[in-house]
Amino acid sequence: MADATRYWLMKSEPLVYSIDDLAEEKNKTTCWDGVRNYQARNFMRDDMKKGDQVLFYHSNAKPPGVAGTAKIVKESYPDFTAFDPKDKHFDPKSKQETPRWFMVDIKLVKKLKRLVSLDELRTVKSLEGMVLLQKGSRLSVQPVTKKQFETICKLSEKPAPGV
DNA sequence: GCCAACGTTGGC
DNA sequence: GCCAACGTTGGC
Repeated sequence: MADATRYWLMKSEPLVYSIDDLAEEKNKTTCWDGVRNYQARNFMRDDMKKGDQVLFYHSNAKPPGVAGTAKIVKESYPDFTAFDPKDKHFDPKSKQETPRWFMVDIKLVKKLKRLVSLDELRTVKSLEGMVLLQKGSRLSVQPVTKKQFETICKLSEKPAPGV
């Protein structure tokens, strides 16, 4: 059977939820709640399959960059935080019967040996097609290619550039 | 904290 | 269905 594994990049603000937070979870697994963007939702709801691999990206950080890898361990189901009026991500338009927002569960695979910063990614010719690097791109869940995924993993094994 | 680039909302 | 106003993202 063909390898149907897909590759993704998911952003999180480390001050809110970092790779270390994920590492400390029971089973190193968490539900990816709070996504309130349709394009990102569609990727999670329609395209993410168990076993897919994920680059865990720290946004709004100093510096921003890829911090680790994870994998999908549970396919999409309704984001229950949208139903809770007390939750930060509450959305009155999302009903139990007709949920508007979905999430998946991800499990930590590994924290990279070092953070591969956004600046560094920009210097890599073969990565220039990455959604992340496109001007104005701010999707919090986005597809990456297998090649891009592997390139970034390999980069993290080498010493940081320019040190 | 600023602000550019996007996305969403709602009046018309 | 247009588009102005508003909200959010996220690098800097």
